[in-house]
Amino acid sequence: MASQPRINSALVEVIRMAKVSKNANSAGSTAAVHYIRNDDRPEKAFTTERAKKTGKANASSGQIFVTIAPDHFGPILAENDPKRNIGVRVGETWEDRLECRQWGAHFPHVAGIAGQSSYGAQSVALSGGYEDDEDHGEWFLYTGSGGRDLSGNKRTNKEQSFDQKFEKMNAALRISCLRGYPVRVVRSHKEKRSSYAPESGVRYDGVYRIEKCWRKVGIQGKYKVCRYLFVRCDNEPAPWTSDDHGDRPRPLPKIKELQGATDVTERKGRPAWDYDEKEGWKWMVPPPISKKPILTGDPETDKQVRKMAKRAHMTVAEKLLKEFGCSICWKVIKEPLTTPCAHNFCKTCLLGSYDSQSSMRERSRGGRTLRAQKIVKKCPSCPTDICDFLENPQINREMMELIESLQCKAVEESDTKVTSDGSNDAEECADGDSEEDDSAMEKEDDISLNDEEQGTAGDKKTECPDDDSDANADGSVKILVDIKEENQPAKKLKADDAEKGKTDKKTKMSAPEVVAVLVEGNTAKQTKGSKGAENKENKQQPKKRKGDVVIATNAAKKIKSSAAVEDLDVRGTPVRETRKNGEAAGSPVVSSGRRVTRGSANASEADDSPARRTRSRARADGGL
DNA sequence: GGGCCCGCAGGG
DNA sequence: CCCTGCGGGCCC
Repeated sequence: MASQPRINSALVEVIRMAKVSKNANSAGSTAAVHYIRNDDRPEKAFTTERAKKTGKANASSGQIFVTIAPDHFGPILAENDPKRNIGVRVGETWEDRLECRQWGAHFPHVAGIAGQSSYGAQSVALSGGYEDDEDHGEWFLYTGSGGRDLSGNKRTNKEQSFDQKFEKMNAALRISCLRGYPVRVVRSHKEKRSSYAPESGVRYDGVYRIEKCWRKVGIQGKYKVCRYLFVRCDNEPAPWTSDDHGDRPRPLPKIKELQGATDVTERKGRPAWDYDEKEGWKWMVPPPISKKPILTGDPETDKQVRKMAKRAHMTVAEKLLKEFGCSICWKVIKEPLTTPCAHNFCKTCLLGSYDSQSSMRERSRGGRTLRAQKIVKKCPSCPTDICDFLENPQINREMMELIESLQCKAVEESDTKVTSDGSNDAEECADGDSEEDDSAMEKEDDISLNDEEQGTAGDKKTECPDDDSDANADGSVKILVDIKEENQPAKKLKADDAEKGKTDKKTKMSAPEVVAVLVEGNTAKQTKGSKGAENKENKQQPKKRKGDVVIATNAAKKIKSSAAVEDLDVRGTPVRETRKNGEAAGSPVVSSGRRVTRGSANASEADDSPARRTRSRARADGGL
């Protein structure tokens, strides 16, 4: 090795990525988005051939005139309005929701909330669908969606029949609340109970922030609804005032119903959209990067685009882990062996790949006795003979620690999430680097733990170093999701290298620490037992899963962590699904082709319209 | 004015 | 792929 040193390119790549990831997410978000086949769409929603037959109710949507991404936050500026070059101004009014959609103020044409549960909500409509709403113009109380029985092909239903939770769109609103995102608001003439609603049509009223949200029993008296306090924060005056200026920050109104409210959530940290004395309301941090891939229509490039989008959803740790792929099993390397030619493999994979070889060699050599050691064993990745190395392969412990630490971090990131029934506050998510923690929030619920537990209990999974006996020596480093300071990592690394050169001892910085530095730009701040983390443990989160610094203090968590992380297929597709399916194959559920859903349960016979199939339970029931 | 029912977009 | 949804035209 000394005579022919090789660079471990996997490590190089990981280090490079870790550095890059700090800056990758800070790009601006105003790039123009062009909608696919937009030009084929009608100028007005209901002029498609099909819609002409059935009327506007069945219209396809018309062209989108603005170039914002579908998940764009905040006002729509002139630069995204190629048609008029003025943007969407406060007070602009459209005939109906379909037309409103065409100008991007609020995209969904039935739903009241536009958003994504792990990303935030971009806009809401006040159109009288929920009697709990309470409109005071500059601020209003909004009600979440759900809690209603929509069986029987209904699009909406006035009557609550179960509790709303902070999930789906309600979760999206909560994220906008926590982060202080601007939320566009449109009011519809259908909101009869508000004196701020327009006479007719749908009107854009500017952006608001959600200052608080909570749950309480709704007006109907039986079931809980999600509630949101919206307060206006737009640079343009509201349509109903004669002011010549937009909003100033104002004290929050006193909300009576907050007494007796549960799951109260307020913003964490400084709001992404806030007031500046000189410039007015503006983004204090870069607006969230759109998660919607911009498709081109060309299948090849679109494939690429989707792939990128998928990557964007991965956490830093996951991206880094992907680089530690074993090119034999294509999974994240377990017990890494680094060959003299600087290729990395799982120990079992590499050794396993020569199992048959030695005997074959011997046979082919026939009676002639060559020295056994001279059998050539090529590295799976290159022509180098690694026979000598294989005699006494040493696990690359540094790399193993690094991988394990990344695995723990990845799990931790996936654990920092908001519970859907609201009890728990989200993590410290407002502090600048929103991109990182959204990815953290988009993982599944704890429920998934159960099957993981079953499925992997017997497996020999890699464990987090924190659990190992030697873990406390250098491990149990809390890895914070906090990517800031620029040059620090590089410097630290250099120092580390220098040190390493001099002393042959264990380096000053352990592998997990290096990860922390690389990924965070910060040395790890918290260690085992820090109370800040413990406090995050909350009443309705009895599962002990989140928060604590030392990650794997319980078996369940450990199992999940290793399962989830290890199954990260290095090609990018999580293998987990496959395995789950494999397990499910033995279960009885599969017999019928289709899952029984609320719609299809009773009505699947006799009717072939898809809409009917999925929505006709009520009729089927009512028919008796 | 109330009930019905449809296509469609988009989340998950 | 299925589910959801504070539309909207039409029929009564």
